[in-house]
Amino acid sequence: MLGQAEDRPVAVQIPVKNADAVESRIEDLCAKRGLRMTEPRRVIARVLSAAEDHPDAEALYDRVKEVDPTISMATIYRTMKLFEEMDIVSKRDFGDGRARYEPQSGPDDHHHHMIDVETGEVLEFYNQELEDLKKRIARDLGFDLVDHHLELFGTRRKKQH
Amino acid sequence: MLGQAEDRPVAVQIPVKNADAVESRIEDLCAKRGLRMTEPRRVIARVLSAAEDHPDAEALYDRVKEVDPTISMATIYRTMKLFEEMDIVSKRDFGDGRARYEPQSGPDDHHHHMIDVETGEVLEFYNQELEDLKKRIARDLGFDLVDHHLELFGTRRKKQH
DNA sequence: GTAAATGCAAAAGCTTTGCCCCACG
DNA sequence: CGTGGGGCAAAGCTTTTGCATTTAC
Repeated sequence: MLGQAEDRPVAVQIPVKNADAVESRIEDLCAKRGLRMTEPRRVIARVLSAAEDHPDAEALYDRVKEVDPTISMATIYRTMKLFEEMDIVSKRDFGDGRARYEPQSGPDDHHHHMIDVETGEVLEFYNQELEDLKKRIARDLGFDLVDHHLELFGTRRKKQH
Repeated sequence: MLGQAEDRPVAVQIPVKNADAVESRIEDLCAKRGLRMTEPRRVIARVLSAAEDHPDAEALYDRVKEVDPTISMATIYRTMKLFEEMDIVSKRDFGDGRARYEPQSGPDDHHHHMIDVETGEVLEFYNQELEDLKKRIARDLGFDLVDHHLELFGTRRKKQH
């Protein structure tokens, strides 16, 4: 009833949550780097793969605990450090004293963040002009760019000038 | 006895270091904003005015103690917070878990930092193109820019391509 | 004289680590 | 089965705070 499956295909396929997917992008990466795949790492990898925001250690801990309550905070930190070294996640600092983590899409995934100082909301953006300019600035200073962080802090514009 | 006080008033003409200057740029600023000028604030202001690097709280504490050993770490932090709110210094984060402080030259002094990941050396730079681009990006995202941080991490280029 | 600033020490985050047990490969 | 990984709790660091005392204006 109510039309054929093709009418709303997405809803018909089982709505599994990403975190429960048998195989997550980050699990794949772990395998590729030959990391020993333990239960905590699997869970953390899935939670990270499913994350669409910029969770801090505690947020990760909370999400991970929902899947497996025996996993400890120490493991969150140890795993984040490991994943960082493996270029699986990148650590960010939005100026509130805690580290945030996000999956690293690729070696040259250099998006940045616009942070609403009133609400704490974080928007991601990418701008090719900015990428080029940064490389040029570094080169002019005599450096090869290894990494860079840009965070913009602002307030939503209520009226245009 | 032992000669009159006037004979060695201030040890004659001492080649005072910047930090001992009677009037420092930051002291001026404090006065302008009507801050109550206490001895610790005066000392901290002078140390900051004389700083040509990016000291963290402990480095400031050490320098301040040389002038007045009774000043406490709590006062360093409290004063940095105050100066930050007054736009007298800006707080920076070079990714090592401690805040760095530096005098703010002006309301639109938005230089940035190029950090040598091998030596920890920090170069400052300013680039108008970058300033314009950032404002434009923020506007395109619907924001008014309040603040922004950019840090470039790199290694010194040994050979040009 | 009064409100604000400071020193001291304790507390509060966030993150790391030692130690011993457990599980992956 | 041996070695790396994980849980737990304690320690480490940087920064903040409560309280009594001192200081600037």
